[in-house]
Amino acid sequence: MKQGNIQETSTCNPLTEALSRIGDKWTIQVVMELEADPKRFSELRRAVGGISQKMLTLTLRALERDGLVTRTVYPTKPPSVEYALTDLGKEMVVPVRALGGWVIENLPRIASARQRFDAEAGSAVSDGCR
Amino acid sequence: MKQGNIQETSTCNPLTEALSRIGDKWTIQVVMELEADPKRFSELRRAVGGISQKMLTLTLRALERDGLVTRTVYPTKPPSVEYALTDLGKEMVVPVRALGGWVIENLPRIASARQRFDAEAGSAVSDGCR
DNA sequence: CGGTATCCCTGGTGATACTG
DNA sequence: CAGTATCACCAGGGATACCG
Repeated sequence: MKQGNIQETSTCNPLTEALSRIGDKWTIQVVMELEADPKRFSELRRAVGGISQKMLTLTLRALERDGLVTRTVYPTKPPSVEYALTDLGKEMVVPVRALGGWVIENLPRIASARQRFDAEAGSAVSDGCR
Repeated sequence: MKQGNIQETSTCNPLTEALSRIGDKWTIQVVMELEADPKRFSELRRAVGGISQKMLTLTLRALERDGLVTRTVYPTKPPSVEYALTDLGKEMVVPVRALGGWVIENLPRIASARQRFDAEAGSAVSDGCR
């Protein structure tokens, strides 16, 4: 219950921490966009539909801090900033894609499992997808 | 050059959805415990330190709904319920482990990137570890 | 253009109590 | 033992306004 005692999950469980980051609302989408090719802030914002300026900034800062993304400022008259994946970032994309590929591939199986579950439970969760 | 772009944000982005699930606070830990071997509710609760009864239930229900975990009730005198990974669940563990392995392996690189970043920014984030 | 600062509200999570 | 139900909290994230 108290957080001081984090022996059970071997310290702070970096795996869970990393997956939380990767699994947050925007990180993956941003990374995927940057993998296609480097982009400026506004480009990124347009590419990732629905992200707020604040969240894009926060997401990019976190990625930069972890050494996954570089931030390059070009002191042009209207300042422009380019974001790009680092080598570390590109490497990380590999296992992420592997997992993503598995999910895509098995989406039908998951979907039918859900139908079965929802049918016999009568719940109308209906898969959020606004 | 786009290499087989998996998510294009077109539909509901199942990849992001799946990663959100996987990246949530408890799912991974529960799945890892179940991978070791099937467990009962209480065993699971003890194994995963710090999880509340409510969250364990919710996590297990979500996994069950997606066909990743089975729930078997034994009508013994004190009722006992056993949870186990399905084949689908076991398959999913493979790419998850791959990603997890990458993270563990590259933890030092990430850590040093953070030190560099925090040093030159003077920020005292100090890595949350609630 | 590329941010930072602020307000505010929702929903995810924990704590507690109750049931079969 | 294995849940369900209810409440209370506060961090995540959107909207908005301002800055270099």
